[in-house]
Amino acid sequence: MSFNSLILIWFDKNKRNLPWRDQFDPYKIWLSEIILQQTRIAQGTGYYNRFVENYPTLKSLAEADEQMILKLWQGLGYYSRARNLHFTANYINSELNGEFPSNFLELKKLKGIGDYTAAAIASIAFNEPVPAIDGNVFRVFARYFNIELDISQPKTKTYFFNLGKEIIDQKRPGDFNQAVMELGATICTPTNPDCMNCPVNQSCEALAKKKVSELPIKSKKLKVTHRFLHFLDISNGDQVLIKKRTEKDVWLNLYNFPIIELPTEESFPSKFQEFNTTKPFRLMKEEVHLLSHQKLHISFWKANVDQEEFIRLQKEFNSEIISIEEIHQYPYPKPMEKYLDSEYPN
DNA sequence: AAATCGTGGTA
DNA sequence: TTACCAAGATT
Repeated sequence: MSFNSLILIWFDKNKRNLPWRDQFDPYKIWLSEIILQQTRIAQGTGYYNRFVENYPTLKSLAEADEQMILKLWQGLGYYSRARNLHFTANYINSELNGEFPSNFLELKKLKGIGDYTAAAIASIAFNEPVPAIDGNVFRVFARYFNIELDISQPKTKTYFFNLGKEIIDQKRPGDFNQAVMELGATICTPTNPDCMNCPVNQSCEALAKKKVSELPIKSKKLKVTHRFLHFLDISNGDQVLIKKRTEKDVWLNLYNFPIIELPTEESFPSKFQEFNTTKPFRLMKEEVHLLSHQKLHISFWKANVDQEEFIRLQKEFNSEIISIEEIHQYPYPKPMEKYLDSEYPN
């Protein structure tokens, strides 16, 4: 039997029951695909359910404030996905008369939708036979066909896309794409793949040549830069200073305390003593927060200052004055969320 | 083409 | 502990 038939039969019997399956609303398919970019199903499912509950239609999402969407996205990471999700909802709602684009090429024009997501939506929601090439598919194809190309090179994706176009099931393209991904996620895993229970183990080239553990080949590893950030929890009575991140940097459009960033670990506290003439800042917490490409060394410092100084610091940091009661309304990156949960519980 | 953009689970 | 990487997109 063909790869095609075997994997679809396996999928029909073994597919997981997930909340975005067995319905074909392109809005919900899109929403699920954006949430699942670079994100495990276990982590994304709760977010998907909350988004569907809060924004059941594209129109409702389009009419929401970006800040509300970022708040609901808080903790999921890669926040450009949330910003683009909102932008595209607005675009479809106002420029495309609320009608979701229904083919691969039109979908790809939308902000936040690239090759993979356009193919996933086109195949699942509109039955178009275009292959969705994600990390799972790279791994399954590389092993099954013994492909030794470097998957970190962009042109390799074109090779896999063309291969996928040739073998994708013409009658059930959406199920085919999902079947390959499901196989990669549950059987053909990066380490310790369960080849014994693989539906295509009779014809897998890597298995026959005992090369499963060597494939796929991925060359580049990214380098991590260190940053030293000092978060200043400055309060006056029940008021606190927070600042929206508007620079081209991580966590764009999220909020945090006023920050002093220093070039090294050592050169630290003397720097900001000058900001405070009444009381010293107390060190509340130190932690290392890992991003995919940065290692953030974060310190939280707290000071309760008088009114005059509060205003001065508010201007100094170009920050906003808010009351502690409303502090949890704003979207925050993970380190801020954790700090606020412990110091300002609600 | 290579860098940038989060967070959490796993070995 | 470090390294990898997960239903990737953008610049």
